[in-house]
This record gives sequence, C-alpha cells and structure tokens, in this order.
Amino acid sequence: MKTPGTSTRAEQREASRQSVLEAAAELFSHFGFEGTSMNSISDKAGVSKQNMIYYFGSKEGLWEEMLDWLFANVADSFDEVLYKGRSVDQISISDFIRAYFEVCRRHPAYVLIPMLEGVNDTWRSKMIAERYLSRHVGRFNRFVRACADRGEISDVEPLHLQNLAAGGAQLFLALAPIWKLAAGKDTTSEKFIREYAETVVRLLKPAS
Amino acid sequence: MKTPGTSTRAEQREASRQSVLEAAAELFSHFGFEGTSMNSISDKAGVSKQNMIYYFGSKEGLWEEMLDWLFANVADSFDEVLYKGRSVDQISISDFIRAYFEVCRRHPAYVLIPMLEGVNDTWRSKMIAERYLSRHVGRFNRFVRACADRGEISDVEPLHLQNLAAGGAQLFLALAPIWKLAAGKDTTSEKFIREYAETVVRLLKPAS
DNA sequence: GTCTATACCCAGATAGAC
DNA sequence: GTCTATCTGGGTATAGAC
Repeated sequence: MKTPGTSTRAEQREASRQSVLEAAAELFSHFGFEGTSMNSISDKAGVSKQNMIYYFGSKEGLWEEMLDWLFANVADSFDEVLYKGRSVDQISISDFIRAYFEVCRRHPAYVLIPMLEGVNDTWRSKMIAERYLSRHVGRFNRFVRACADRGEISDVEPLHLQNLAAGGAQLFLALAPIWKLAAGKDTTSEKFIREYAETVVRLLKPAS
Repeated sequence: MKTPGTSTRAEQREASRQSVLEAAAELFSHFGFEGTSMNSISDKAGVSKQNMIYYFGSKEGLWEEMLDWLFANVADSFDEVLYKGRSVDQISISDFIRAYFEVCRRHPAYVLIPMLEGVNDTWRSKMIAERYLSRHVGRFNRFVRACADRGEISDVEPLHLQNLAAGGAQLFLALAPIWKLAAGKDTTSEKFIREYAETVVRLLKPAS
C-alpha cells in the first residue's frame, strides 16, 4: 500500500528533483553554464520551469546542487570499480588508470564539466577546485609516490603523470564528436578506451 | 606621406577588422559561441557593434572568419618554430612535440576553441574538423609512421600517440585556471610546458 | 505546491539619418 | 561608412490565483 499524503508528495518532489539534476548535468556539461537555459533544462526534465526554480532557488543554485550530486555519483562508481574495500596501498597504477578511464566513460559530465568550466577562473571553477579537485590532486600525488617507491613506474613528476594518466582519456571522451568528424573513430567505445589505457600503462612501465 | 582618400579608409577598416578578430578569438575561446555576446566583442575591440555586424554580416560569419584567421596564424607559427623550410622527414618526434607545445602556448585560442566546440556535433565542430583537423590528423599519422620506421619511438597506435603528444599540453594550457586553483601551479609557463614536453618525449623513447 | 501571467533585461539584428 | 534609435525574441525570475 502506498502511504498517502505527505509521503507521496515528498516522493514526487524527489523524483522531479532527480530528473532535473540529470537533465542539468547533461546540458550544462555540453553547452556550459551560459549556454544552457533554464527552459531547456525544464523541458528535458519534464518539470515546469517555475517549479524547478522553486526547488533550486536559481540557476546558480541548481548548478551547485548538480555538481555535488554528480561528484557523489562518481565517488560511488570509483568505489564500485576500483576500491571495492581495498586500501590505496593495494592498488597498482595499471588498475588505477584502467578504472579511472572506465569511471570517466560512465560519467561523461564528470569529464566535461571541469573541462568546460576549468577554462576560466569563475566561482564555478573555484567550487570545483576547492570541493573536489584539490583533494583529488593531493590523493593522487600520495598514490604516485607509493607506486614509485614500489618501482612500479618510472620516475615522473606527479602532475605530469596525472595529466598523462587522467587527461588523455578525458580528451578522447570529451571531444568524441570532433574526433569522430576528424578521424572517423568512435573514441568513446569501451574497447577504444581500454586499448588506450593499455598504451598508457605500457609507456609508464619503467625500462627494466 | 599618408595617401589620402580610399586608401586611408581601407586601412582604417582593416585595422578595425583586425582588432575585432583578436577580440573575438579571445572571447569565443574562453566563453564559447553561445556564451560570447557581440556586445562584449565590440566593447573589447573598440568598434561599434553595428559596424562590426556590417563588416562580418552576423555572429556566425564573424566566428567563421575568426577561425580561418586563427588557423592561418597558427600555421605561420608552425613554420617559424618547427619547419623552418625543412621537410617532414627531417623532423624528429622530440622536435615535433616540443614545437607543438610551444605553438599551443603561443596561441591559447588554438587550443581552447577546438576544446570547447569539439564537445558537440555542431556546424562549428564540422567546420573545424573539415577545414583543419582532418588534414592535421592525416599528416600526423604519416609523420608517426616515418618516426616508427626510423625506430625513434616505440610502437604506438598513431591516434593514441597523437593524444599523448598533443593532448597533454592542451589540457595544461586550456585548464590553467583550474590547475592553478587545484594544484597551485602555473601550468602555462614556458618552463612548465618545456618540462612536460621532456617527460612525454622520454616516455615515448623505445626501451632500447 | 503547482499553475498562468508577466516583469524586466539583454541578446542579435535592422532602419534610416547623416 | 558610421552613427542613433529601435525591433523582436529569448533569458531569468517573480507575483498571485488556485
């Protein structure tokens, strides 16, 4: 039996919020903050614009909630694909790269939004950097040092490695439309990304 | 002595067009097509909006002329930095990567515009791909095969190599604001880019 | 809580005087 | 060729009925 009254309303509201967040992530990630209108989000989500603003307060508020929602989803995927309860010490650089590429493939907006926003120094860039990337960069640096100590990778500046390990797939995934047009290949397929991960892993192996 | 009459007018017009193109490249490359207004371009260029539209017909027309102008400038830089009259056979992969990074550093818009536009399949992506990137990709593939034949690089899929060789610097340069915020480093400095080029070159060396 | 109607602003583009 | 003035459309956000 469905509980009547407030419970159903709350459920309805949550469902609407959810579909707005999904639509917002999709549109913001493709057209940027300025290039995305509240009309297009509400159309895509099937929620009236007025209610959407009522839920999220403003376009800025919606963007902010979308960001937190997105990064929470990504963190869940990371746990599922990579950590599975393991600690950082138990993860090899190959595992990391392969898993990272896979997570990026599953969450296009995770790749696209920092890419579109990171071009400028705005409140949105600041929010992405402060809430998420700073922690990410620090954690990655510690991970790289551990891998280097174990002799798993050749001696590479962590930031360079981060760019090689994470950035390459980001470009293939984010710029898939233009890669398709220019090179005629689908750079988002699971196979393509897996093979690229293998290339990167191979190049990073220390010359024994 | 300045020639009077039509000549001066043509010069004036050319100077105005030039300053509009510069402003347009700067703004389009940071805020995207939708995110850039004709008002902001005309303000930055110091040319009235009405005359700007008179010169370029429309926002679309201006974008198109800006693209050709930009890629022509980039081609000049490539000639200056890399080719210097040499043929492709005389250029090593190290030279290429270092030069490519330097050209990207000199022309931020060359990196940013394909990045912001390449996310979607629009008339602008098509124009970038058809007029420029397709040729670029084909040329690069031939170059890579030549390098591989000479044993200069380990056996890597050309598209992967292209992404490693070209993409890495693009991300550091394009996303400099967010890298600065997240990692506290200026990833656009000549020194930083040179060092990153050296890392890439080193990793690509075949394990002898 | 959810609708209709609308206020208000800025976008791109045009008309017409000079 | 370059201005002033203006049109039309779409943007975010709000007011108020229900």
